[in-house]
Amino acid sequence: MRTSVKNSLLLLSFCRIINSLNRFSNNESVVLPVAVTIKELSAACGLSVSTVSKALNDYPDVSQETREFVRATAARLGYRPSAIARSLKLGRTFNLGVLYADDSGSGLAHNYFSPVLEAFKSEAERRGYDITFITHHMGSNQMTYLEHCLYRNVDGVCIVCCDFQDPEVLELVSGPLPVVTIDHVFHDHSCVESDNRAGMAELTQYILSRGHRRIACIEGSAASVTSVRSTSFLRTMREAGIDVPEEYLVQSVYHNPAAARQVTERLLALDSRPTCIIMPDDYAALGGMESIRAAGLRIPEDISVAGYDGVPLLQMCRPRLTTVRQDTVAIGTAAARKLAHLIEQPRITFQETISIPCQLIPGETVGLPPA
Amino acid sequence: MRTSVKNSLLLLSFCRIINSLNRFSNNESVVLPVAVTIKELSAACGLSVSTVSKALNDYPDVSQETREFVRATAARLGYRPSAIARSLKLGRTFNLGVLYADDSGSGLAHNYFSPVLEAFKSEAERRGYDITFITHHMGSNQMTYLEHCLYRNVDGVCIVCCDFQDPEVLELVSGPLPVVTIDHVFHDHSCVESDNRAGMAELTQYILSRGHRRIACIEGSAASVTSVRSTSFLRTMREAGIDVPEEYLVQSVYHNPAAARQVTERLLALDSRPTCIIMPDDYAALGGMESIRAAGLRIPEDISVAGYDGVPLLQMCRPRLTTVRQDTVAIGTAAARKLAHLIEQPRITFQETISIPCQLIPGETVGLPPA
DNA sequence: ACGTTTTAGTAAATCAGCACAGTATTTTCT
DNA sequence: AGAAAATACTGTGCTGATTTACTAAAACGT
Repeated sequence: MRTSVKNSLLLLSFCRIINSLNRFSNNESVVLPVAVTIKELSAACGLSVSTVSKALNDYPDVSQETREFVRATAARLGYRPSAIARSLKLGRTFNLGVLYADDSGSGLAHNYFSPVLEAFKSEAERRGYDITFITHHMGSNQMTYLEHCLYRNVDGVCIVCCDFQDPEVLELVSGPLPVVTIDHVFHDHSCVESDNRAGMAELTQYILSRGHRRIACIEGSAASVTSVRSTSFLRTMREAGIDVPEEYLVQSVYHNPAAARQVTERLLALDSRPTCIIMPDDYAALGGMESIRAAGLRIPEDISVAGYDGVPLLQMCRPRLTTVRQDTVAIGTAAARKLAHLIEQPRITFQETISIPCQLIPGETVGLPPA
Repeated sequence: MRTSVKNSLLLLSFCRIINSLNRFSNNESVVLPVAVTIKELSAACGLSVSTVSKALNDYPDVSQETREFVRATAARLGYRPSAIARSLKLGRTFNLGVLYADDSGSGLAHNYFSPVLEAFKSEAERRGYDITFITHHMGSNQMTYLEHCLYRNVDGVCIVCCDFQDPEVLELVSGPLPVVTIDHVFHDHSCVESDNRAGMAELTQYILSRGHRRIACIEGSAASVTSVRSTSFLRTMREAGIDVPEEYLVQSVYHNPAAARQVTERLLALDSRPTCIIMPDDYAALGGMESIRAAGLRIPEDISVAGYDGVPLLQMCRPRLTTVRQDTVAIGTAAARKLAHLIEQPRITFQETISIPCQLIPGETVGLPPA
């Protein structure tokens, strides 16, 4: 070892000379960032490839001296292990799949999910994972979500914002990969969601406290197994001793202003019109408010409106929407953390549903009921 | 060949039996989606690995018969080539890096860039590429943008929405990878951008046509080499024979309502207050409008405001912002297409700046100047 | 001084594919 | 009929890492 270190130190200074020659030959002062392989590094160190690999990966059977020397040389040459080669051997890619199929078509521009995703991505990166979006139309050949995941060898998947009834999603969930879902609970799988029960209860109570009694609620996803929000709304109303006429609880679609617009029109046409309407979400609320304005009604003087999500952008518009803020950062972060745990400690990590508190934002769109 | 096909047909039916046995042994009716390797496939076909590979990759020297047989068997076994192993040999990953470092902190939730990115992603996927976000804080160890790209072996990079003066960005641009930028031109590199000159000219002319003469313009990026928008604004004003006082052209930051708010306050405090303010972008306009409202002024009766970008969400708010819509879909799509060309036909693809037309949206925030 | 343990390193196998060179076998041409 | 050419397939090597099994040398105890 001692001699080989000496040799490599010799080689090292030789390299320096070559390097400085290069600097003069092409007129750039930076070393060309061509990828250095472990083989070149081992040659530069005067050690075998295996030893270099061990030194870099903290194996116990290399001397401290060698370890440091290898590390230093690696740093000097700008060596970065090829993620590809490493993945091939390790069977891990340090890539997380993100299934983000948005039926409403907003994709990455989705008001609620894109900040969630941003937080997920940040936390994933902090833990050394890159993310890969999962689709089923890669190039010319179709593949299912699961096939895409296996093709790219992602270490785990986060399922966000999609049709949870889709057979392809079910296939993915029952597949071999660790899965975390957001806003939907699958049996025996981990999930992160807002505490929608509490959130909706708080919102409803707030609206009640302003004196409203005729409150309508437009439900987002009809198909959703857990329409916790409307359940919570109904329960809170019942507890307040108010019964909700059947026509006050209507079905619509999440994140779809046009749909909300239609449904709102129907609500406005009712004989006993509600004094307040709870929209499926902030974005949909915009559609609802449009139809209210179109009917010549003022918000909140003639009718009150509440949203859900707490889209920051809308908090800067007038009138400021009364809504429930979902903690997108906490949701995304928790999902990434959970998924990393499921991947890294599959034995000791248990499946759970993580509930993130949300917060009422009393804006300007819920006022007193008209006299 | 003929015999080997016969053999493999025999083997095939044998496999079917095994398979059906499996179906009975574990009580699931689907075949476990464990990744099938080319080796297993070759065994199932009774052919060598090379032949199978050739059959799948459309090499000329396999018979039509064999090709179809291999394809069919592959489909039956659910074989998918491992992207990892293929990348290792080919030196290509079919992954595109996306550098999306947003100083304003909105990340994926950015109002203008996230739809651009969505379009980029869609087009990339259509062409068989996945995308990988490039950062410099992967896990515990820092790396530069270029290092991250080399580590993940992306085939090319799209640079969006970042500080184009950052030395790391410059390193990436001068690196060995094909690069396409959005909204910033580097010499000898391809770029996609809105035709901001025409867009801003149209906006300015529109404002002039409403009778405004005292028009202020808040510039987005001070550092930007090509502050085309403000140049175009000034030129249009000059052509209309109006000279713009120095204090009407002010610096701020893109996508930052708070900054716009401050700057707007200063504009409002001027002795000869402008009758119309052009904001850096729609989102910043929200901040500007806030400070206008805080000053007790009405929009557009007392003062007019224009944005830039055409964020769809804001078009659903009242008052509807007068703005210039950037064609995010065309921009993202063009960028992906260009990058794919640069990767796939490096010789015959030339570097160019692609200019996408944008469109004036006459909203409600630019009215007549107060009398 | 001898055998045993520990330490520090190396060679070779492996991952899953692709590409090149090579080899039978058949077909074509003169 | 014999040489040349086309066809259809196989074997080997290589991509860049990790890991297992193995070996040489040093340290140690008796």
